[in-house]
Amino acid sequence: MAKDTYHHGDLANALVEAAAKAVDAGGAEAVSLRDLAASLGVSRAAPYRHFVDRDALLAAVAARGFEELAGIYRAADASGGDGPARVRKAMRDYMAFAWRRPGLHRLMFESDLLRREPIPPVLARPYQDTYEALWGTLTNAYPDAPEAWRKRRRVTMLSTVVGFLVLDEAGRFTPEWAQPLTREDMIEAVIDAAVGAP
Amino acid sequence: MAKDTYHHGDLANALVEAAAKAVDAGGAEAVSLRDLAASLGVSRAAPYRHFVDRDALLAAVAARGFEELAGIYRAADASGGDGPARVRKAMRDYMAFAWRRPGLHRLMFESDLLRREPIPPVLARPYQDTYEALWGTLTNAYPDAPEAWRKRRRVTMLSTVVGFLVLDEAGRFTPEWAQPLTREDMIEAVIDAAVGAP
DNA sequence: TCTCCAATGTTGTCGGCGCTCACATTGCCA
DNA sequence: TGGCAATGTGAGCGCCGACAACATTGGAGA
Repeated sequence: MAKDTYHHGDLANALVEAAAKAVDAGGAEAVSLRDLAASLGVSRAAPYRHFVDRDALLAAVAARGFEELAGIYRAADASGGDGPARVRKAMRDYMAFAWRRPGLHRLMFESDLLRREPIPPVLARPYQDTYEALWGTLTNAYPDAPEAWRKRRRVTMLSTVVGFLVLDEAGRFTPEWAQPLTREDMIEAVIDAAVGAP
Repeated sequence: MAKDTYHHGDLANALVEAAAKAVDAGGAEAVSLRDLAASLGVSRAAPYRHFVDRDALLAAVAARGFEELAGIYRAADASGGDGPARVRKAMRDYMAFAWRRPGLHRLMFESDLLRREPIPPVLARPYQDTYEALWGTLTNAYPDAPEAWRKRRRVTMLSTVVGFLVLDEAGRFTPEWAQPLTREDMIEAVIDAAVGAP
């Protein structure tokens, strides 16, 4: 990855990819612009030509995460099964995504990025797409329910699953704490509680 | 707060209090040992006589948070009403605590502190007390339910409330997003989902 | 094809941070 | 009362994000 020309060619993308790797490896705190620049064979100041600051780079990483999650939700909606089964699949696949990329998930759901006013432009679209996809699945699953019911369900469903993931990532669900429940018992209970028991 | 003697007298406690204030004001990221030392009229190296590193100080702050939360749970369990009502009160009071001290809540539930091996000693007891208090309330509320049922309920209840708080603190529940639900509608829906609808 | 400028990258520097080490001071106990 | 362990100091290391002045270059327009 050494540099042989003065201009890198695609530094912006390379930075986002390298930052995403660092997030996967050690969480957002592990992202150092100096390290990234060095690993890409570029000077410390170069990243600032493409991102106004460190948070802007992290926002770009989070944006890719939301794009991926939106795809997961869309795929669940396009899968077979009845409506509620598709909602369950969406939640299960979301959980798998969070476990596959915990650092990215923390960045997406526990960082301040989305609390900024205004929301970073790169983030706005993917974020909106993500929740529109989920809303579509919910609407398809319960077409006859009143809108307010679906909105309540959306709040509680997301809360339950996100809370489970946050607590799990924080290491709260040790086997001793959960016993006699197995891990799969807990997951099942969470999905049931989130989507509604069958 | 100027220093008139060589020895401060109670620097350890003063540091925890000052750090707690900083956490309340700007979250755990806002805690700078140098700032704290300066504000207490003490040199930059002094804090290290009482806390091996920054995380140890934050752990002490979090420990006080868990002590406070344990008290909240105990108070709810000692309040009037039937069992389920006391569980609801515990969850409502927990939410109020999180909103009153969001920085502290984030430190307690979103930091890595409790994922360490071993758990920081100052933290172990208050953390354990907190969940024993909650478990007691749950046992009192549903004395005839099978233990596994209560354990499932504990997982889903905590997940739902914590998830709601995390998403709320991350600014996800804007009025436009929630409409036509009001904020109180959402809170009610979350409590119902967490504890079980009446 | 040449020229020039906007985009991109570099070097030097600043202030802030956590943390460590050698040294200074002092309360307290034997 | 003497001395030691606890506590506080000052200097300094390496890391970080960010900025400013300067260097290089690719490509659009003549």
